[in-house]
Amino acid sequence: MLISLTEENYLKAIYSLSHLEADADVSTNQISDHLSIKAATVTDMLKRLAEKKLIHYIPYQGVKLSEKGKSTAIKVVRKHRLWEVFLVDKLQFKWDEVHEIAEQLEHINSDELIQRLDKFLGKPKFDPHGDPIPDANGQLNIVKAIPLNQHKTKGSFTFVGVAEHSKTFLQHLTSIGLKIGDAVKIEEINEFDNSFKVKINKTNSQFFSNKVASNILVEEKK
Amino acid sequence: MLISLTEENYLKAIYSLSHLEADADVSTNQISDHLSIKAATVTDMLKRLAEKKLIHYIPYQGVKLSEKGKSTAIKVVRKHRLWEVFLVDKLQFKWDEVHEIAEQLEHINSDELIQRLDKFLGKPKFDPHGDPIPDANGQLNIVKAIPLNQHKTKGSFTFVGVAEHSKTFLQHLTSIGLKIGDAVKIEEINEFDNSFKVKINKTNSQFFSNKVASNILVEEKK
DNA sequence: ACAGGTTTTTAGGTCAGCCTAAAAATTTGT
DNA sequence: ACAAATTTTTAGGCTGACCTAAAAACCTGT
Ligand SMILES: [Mn+2]
Ligand SMILES: [Mn+2]
Ligand SMILES: [Mn+2]
Ligand SMILES: [Mn+2]
Repeated sequence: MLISLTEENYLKAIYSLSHLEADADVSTNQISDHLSIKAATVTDMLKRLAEKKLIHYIPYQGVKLSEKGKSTAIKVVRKHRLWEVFLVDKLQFKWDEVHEIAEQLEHINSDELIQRLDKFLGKPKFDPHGDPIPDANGQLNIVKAIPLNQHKTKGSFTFVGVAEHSKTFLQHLTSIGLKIGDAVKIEEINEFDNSFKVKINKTNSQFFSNKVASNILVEEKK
Repeated sequence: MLISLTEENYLKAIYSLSHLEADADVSTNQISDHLSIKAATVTDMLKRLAEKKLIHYIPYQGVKLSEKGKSTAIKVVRKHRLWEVFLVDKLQFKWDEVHEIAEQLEHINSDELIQRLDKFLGKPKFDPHGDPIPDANGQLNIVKAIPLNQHKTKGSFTFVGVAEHSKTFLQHLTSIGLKIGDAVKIEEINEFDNSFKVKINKTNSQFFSNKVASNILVEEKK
């Protein structure tokens, strides 16, 4: 059975929305907002995806991926993230430049291609934004990273990913000089505005607004 | 102005068909055959392409690319051939495996991507089948190669390309052991069936049927 | 010059994927 | 509990890209 580019995008949207709240159904409006497509159109598509057994759809109640839909969505995510690694590692793109191109490349259809690309890149486990890359069987590491601003005490962490993927935010981090893998130490938490004073890689100290800190995912340093 | 994937394929078809006979208009039926799309549908599309000023179309008389149409077609060809080089050189695909994947990749839209891919590959001048790769300005080397079977006397040549790109023909050449760049020496031309006895790389001799020889493009050895 | 064959266009239809407007179902607040 | 607000679906339309069948234009041979 062939799945169109458009259908792949719906499945991917449902997949990522389904992780916002654990195990909750995804609503028509959520998909509509996420894809910037009118709700009436989404209803249309949900009927077609249900027809193809890619989702479980109950009118007025929302939608869940079927096993087939889930594995299709994960394959698209795998392709997206592998291509992002290619663009950054091999073609020297910056991490804020690759998403739009990967949105196109993720729909290229060839198992052989992906298998070889994966090998060429050294079977990477994470993409340039710290997001885990599903393996060929669709398994992916669950990242247990926590937004920096959820830490309420001083401590040392590693910057492992971003919660927000917008170009402007990524560029902001670049201008701050913060890269994936950097050491991040909370030196002060400001009561007044919940901003953070943070030392990066044991050298320079910076102030992060709470909003910035909320989009910086860190792990306990080991 | 945005050009759809389908439109790109029509422009590419017109581009390659327009080289069969120098400067002749391309007919509706030629396009129809080439793309395996019914003539009535082709007429439809020609009207739309003419509307967009991508072709010059005179009903009942055929079609020529406009400057804009031509440069669009050449860009697609450039992308196709660069991706084929990537697949063979970097991902170790065989030359008979890459065409279908490149048919998809050629529609990825990003000037920056192509510029970087070109650089990454070392600005190659030819694709894995010996076809010239247009440069960023759309200039391409005219290959003055001649089918082997058009030579009527013994002589030494270099194998520079194929006239036929089918998987089976490419695999046949691989099994013969003939690769782009190989030295090819005509040792005998058989009067009876116009087959050729050919020495490859000064080592092993082979018989080529006239049909095979007609699809092997060679240049005078220098 | 014109009949017969070929090529091309026109006419009318389908399907996917989008839309707006209106109706129906559900949820929320008092 | 029920009116108001919100969400979702239905109804009807449009466009791009395909199709078949039929008409029109063009070409060819005598
Ligand atoms: Mn991305
Ligand atoms: Mn990413
Ligand atoms: Mn090709
Ligand atoms: Mn090629």
